[in-house]
Parts: sequence; C-alpha cells; structure tokens
Amino acid sequence: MNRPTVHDIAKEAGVSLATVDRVLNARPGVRAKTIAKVQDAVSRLGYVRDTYAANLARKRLFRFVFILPEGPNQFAETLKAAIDEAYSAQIADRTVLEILRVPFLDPHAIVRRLQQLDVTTLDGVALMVPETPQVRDAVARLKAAGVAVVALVSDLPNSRRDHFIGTNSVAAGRTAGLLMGRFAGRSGEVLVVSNSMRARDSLERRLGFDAVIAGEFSGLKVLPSVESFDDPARMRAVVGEVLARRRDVVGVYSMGSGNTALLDALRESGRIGDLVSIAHELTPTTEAALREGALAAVIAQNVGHLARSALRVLRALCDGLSIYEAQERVRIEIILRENIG
Amino acid sequence: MNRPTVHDIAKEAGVSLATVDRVLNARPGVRAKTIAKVQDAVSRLGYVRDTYAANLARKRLFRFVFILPEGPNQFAETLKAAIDEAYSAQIADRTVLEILRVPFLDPHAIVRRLQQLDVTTLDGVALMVPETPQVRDAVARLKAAGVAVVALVSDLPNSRRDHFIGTNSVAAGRTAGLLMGRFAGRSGEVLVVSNSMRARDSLERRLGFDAVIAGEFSGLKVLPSVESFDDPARMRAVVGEVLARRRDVVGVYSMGSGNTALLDALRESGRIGDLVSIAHELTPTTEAALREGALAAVIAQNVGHLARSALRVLRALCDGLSIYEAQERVRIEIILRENIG
DNA sequence: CTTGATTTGAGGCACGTTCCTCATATACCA
DNA sequence: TGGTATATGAGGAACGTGCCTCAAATCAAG
Repeated sequence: MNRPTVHDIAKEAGVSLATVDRVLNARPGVRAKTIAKVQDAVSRLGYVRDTYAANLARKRLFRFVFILPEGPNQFAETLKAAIDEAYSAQIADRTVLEILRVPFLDPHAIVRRLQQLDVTTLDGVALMVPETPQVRDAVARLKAAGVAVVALVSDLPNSRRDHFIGTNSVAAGRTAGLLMGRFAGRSGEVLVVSNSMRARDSLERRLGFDAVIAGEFSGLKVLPSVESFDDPARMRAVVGEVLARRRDVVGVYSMGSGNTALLDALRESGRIGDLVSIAHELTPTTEAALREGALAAVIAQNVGHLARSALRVLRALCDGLSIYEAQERVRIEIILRENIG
Repeated sequence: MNRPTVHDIAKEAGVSLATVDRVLNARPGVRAKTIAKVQDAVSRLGYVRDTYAANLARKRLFRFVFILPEGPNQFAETLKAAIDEAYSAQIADRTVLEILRVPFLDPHAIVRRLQQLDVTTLDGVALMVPETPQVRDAVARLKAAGVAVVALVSDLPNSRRDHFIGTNSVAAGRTAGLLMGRFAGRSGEVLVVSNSMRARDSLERRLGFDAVIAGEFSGLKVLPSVESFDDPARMRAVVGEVLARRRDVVGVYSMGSGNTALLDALRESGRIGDLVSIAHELTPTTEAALREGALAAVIAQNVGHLARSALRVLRALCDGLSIYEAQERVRIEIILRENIG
C-alpha cells in the first residue's frame, strides 16, 4: 500500500539491508548476480528513494553560488531579488546560497572570480554570463571538480554546463516581431536598439525578430540596430536623434536593458502615442511604462520562476534525481498593461 | 552555523526536548511563561521546523481528492493530464491522490459526490465546479471536518474555501479585449461566443472584455453573446449563420470551451484570414489553430502550474506552512504562434 | 584441503522530529 | 500543611536512509 522502503527491497530480494544499501549507493563489494537481484526487486516493487530521508541521514548541506552581472542592470537586480526570495522561502532546504556579482563584459574578471571558488565545499553554480572561451574553460574546470553547473538566462551551449534555465532567444525575438507587426498595423520603419550586439542574446533576438517581420510584415522595414554600449546618455541622444530625423518610424524594439534612457527619449520625442514600443524583461521601469502606455508590450521571462528553477535543478543534479522538465521550462511571457503580475 | 534543531531550542530555552515539542505543536500542559521562553529561543535562533523530518516521524500520509468536470471538455482533460503528471513527478510526496469527475452543470450530482467522500481519512480537496449554494454548503461541511479546500480554475469566493488557484477572469477578459482591439486595428463588429453565460467565468470575462473595448476601441462594437450550451452542432450553426449574415464582423472572441466547433465554423466561413480570433485555454485544438493561423491569440493559464500549485497549496495547508504566494500566483498567459510551449 | 580474498549479514548509531510513558517537581487550594 | 492538579523532565521508539564495523559465509586458486 505505502511506498516500499529499503526494508521491503531487502525482503523481496532475499538479501540484507546492508547489501541493498551497497547496491543503491553503488558501493563496491557486491557480486553482479546480487546486484541484479536487488535491482530486480527495486523495479518490481517500484521503489523510489526518499530523498529527504536520505539527505537527513547524511545531514547533507548544499553550497550553491549564483553569478550575476554587476552594474546598473535592472533585470539583474530584479533577478537577484527573486533569488533571495526563493531562497528564503526554502525552495531548497539544507542549502546555503551565495550571490556574487561580476562585471558582465570582462571575461577575465569573471573567470578570476570563478577560480576563487572553493570547489571542495561547493556543490553547484548558476551562471548568468556571456559565453567566451575563458568561461567555457572555467565551466569545464568546475565540472571536473564535480560541481553542478547551470547556465541562467543566457545559455552556454558549447560548454559542459549541465542545464540551461531560460528562454529561447530566437523565439523571444520572433514573438516580439509578431507583436510588432500586428500592433503596428501599417507600413513604416522599425527602430531596434540594444546595448551591444556582441551579446549572444541580442543577436538571436534580432534574428528571430527580422525573420518574422521579413516573412509576414513586408510593409515594415527594420533599421540597423542602434547600440548604446550601456551608456544611458548615449542611448538617449541617439534615439532622440533618430526619432527626430526619421518620421516614418512606427515602432521601437528594445532588445536589451537600458530601457529607462530609451523611454526618456521616447517621451521627449512626443511620439509615444504613435509608436508601438516593445521591450524585454519586466522591471520597475518597464512595468511603469506599460501602465502609462509608453510600452505596448514586454516580452519577459518570469524571474521568480528562473530563480526557483535554478535552485530546484541544482538540487536535482546534486541529489542525482531526474529533472522535471515540464516544471522547469521557462516560458516566453507576453505582458500587456492588462496582465501585469 | 547549521540550522538550529529542537535540541538547540531546548538548550537555549533551558527546558527539555519534550517541552519544546509541546510548545511547537501547541499541545497542552505548558505554563504561559514557559511557552514564552521557548518561543523566545525559537525566534532568537531563527528555528524553522524541518517539515520533512516531521512528516517522516509522524509517518503521515495525505489523501487528496480533485474534482473536475466530466464530459467533452478539452480543458478539463488537459488539466487532468497535468495533475497526473505532477502527481507522478512527486511534487507532493507521501500523498495519495484521486481524481473524480462530476457533471459540471448538475449541482446536486456534485454535492452528492462530495458527500460520499470519507472525511475521516481525507486531508484536502481541490474543486473545479461552479459556485452554487449547494456547493457552498458542501465546502462548509468539508471545512468543518477539518479538510483543506482549494477552488481550482473557477473561484468559490463566497464559500469557506482556503485558497483559490487560478486567474482573475475579469483581467483575462480585459487582456483579450486589449489584444482584440490592437490586433483588429480597424472598425467593425466583434462576435462573442460562449457555452453558457450562466458560468461566473464567462460573465466576468465578458465584463473585462467589454470594458476595455468600450473604453479604448470605440471603433469596435461588441455583439451580444452567442451561447452554444455545450452543443457543438449548435455552435457551428449559429456562428456560421452570423458570419454569413454580418459582413462587418472583424473579430471573434470565444470565452469558453467548444473551440473545435467554433473553428470549424470559422473555416467554413472562408474568412479566417480577415478575422481576428481569440480564445481561452491551450488545448490540442487551440494549439493547432494557433499554428495554422486560425487563432490570433490564446489567453491561457498554465495547466501544469495549476496542478502543481494545487498540490503544493493543499500540502502547505495540511502541514500548517505558509503559502508561498509568489510561486502560487497563476499568471494570465498570452500565447501566440511564436511562443507556444 | 587449505589459504586468502571477496561477498554478505547483522547490528548499531545518526539525522530531526513526533509522540509516548513514567517519574518528579512545582503551584495552587483548602 | 497536606493533598492534588498541573508542569516539566528524562528517556525511548519510530520514520527511511546512510554509513560504519565486525563477523560469518562463500568463493577461487593453489
């Protein structure tokens, strides 16, 4: 009736508890034939290890480190808050968590920080950093030391990370493109702004955005990306200039952060009512802009979900459990004024 | 360093383990002064009970029952599948789960089914049923017997349910209205179809939809709701007739289930390309329609999330834990062709 | 058959909690 | 002051698992 326990397995297999334990935990000193007997009993009874009891017995403590970009990045702040909240809500118990901030655009600083980690006491790392060869090496080193590694928000597809937690940027860009096309509803130009097209995410979003606009909204012409290089003043100046000069612009697509400066420029242009503006990530700035009508839509990933997923996936990796994909899939959310929160 | 245990509390408070236990579990036989001493130690050390160890010691088993509508309801099927999946993924361990189906529109049958439940062994119930006085009474009876009750998908606001797991229907309707207005982009009529306007959800969605259209899209005129009363043939016939007769219709809003028949009617009308069609809930039918372009958007609640939330909330209620609101809030999702899944 | 190595069993303690029992201490009341 | 009710302590068993030791059984090879 109830869940079978190791005792039931021992009885069913006709061996002792100690032997069952040796088999379940892959400890040496068991004949192949005996291993088979035990595994047989396990599958016959449908035994599943009680992970909580196991961790209790082992009085295991997990040490996780999250690496997030530092600097004036509202999304990172929002994500950090979500991680803190998920942590204190005991999404993963028996866990100590540390959040480190690194300069996003300095691969060497990132790697230096990763090397300072004490891998002997470390169980898992979640990384939100751009993929560079240095980072790939650092991930390989962590993996070699037996540390679980997940990429957060921005994937590290060519590294040895165990898992990626985030959305497909191409699909997110396509979604933005579809919304832009349908919301604009007329011909004209679309201004695309980003911090830096060097980031993989921006590239992929642009790819998806362009594909949909080109394929389905031939009346729209997407202008070359305007880059701000994380400089608010520059963002404001360049966008203001373009909007003043080009009267055919009907939409603005912001692929990265720096939305505060962008929105300032939009307001100054006096064309908010005419323009369809779409940005990524829900932050205090973008949320206020949605309510005010300055942004028509925000394409977002739920930061709370990202945080909880990262914690759960790291735990599952450490516990050797399988990952519940359906729960961990991060969806591309479309936020309009009416469905905030 | 590590989490404090009951032993630490006992030491800190200068009392015995037994007394700490009595205080923590609100058992009688402790002087007020001693209770205060213990609670003081608890807050000083920041003790939090290890729920798993507690349930382990208590060898507790939870019995939950889910009540879902029976009959040809694709959303209910999808939800049931999600519940089965969440259950087998051990979202809530030490739990036995039963899913019962009841005729959605027969309050007496629903109540009869609820009364058959053995409340002595039952720990929690999740209900997806329309609110009627009979249901309210049945909920009160369950609560009186100490059973945790959550309303699922459709709220029972005037009952004594502990929690509601689902979305705000008015906000969902407003979201649909905003999308309809922006996607249509021109003047005309909007056809609204539903199974039955008697259901609270349909009423509320309509309320939100109308408010947004009236307030912001004055070029659109919303027609009176067409009701199908769960009869696919009727749905197909009525919609077909309206679309043939009224050439000004630019959008169709489907508030409830029965989308298969609706989509058939749309296809037959030959006006799919012209019309902006919006429906609720992601099912095999609506998903296929999105891909095909027959539906412009689907307003959905994630069934996997609903299922997991219901299980987690019921467990939290039984364990006497606080509910992690941020995780349990069900979002109004907007699904377009590009962000399915 | 002996020797030595390998495999297995039996048992115990630990983890953090619950929930007993039994004995003792303290407070209250007459 | 004694008697009684109430409060508290000490300790133990249990939950499912991990991990250890020690001894016994089994096996392979000479």
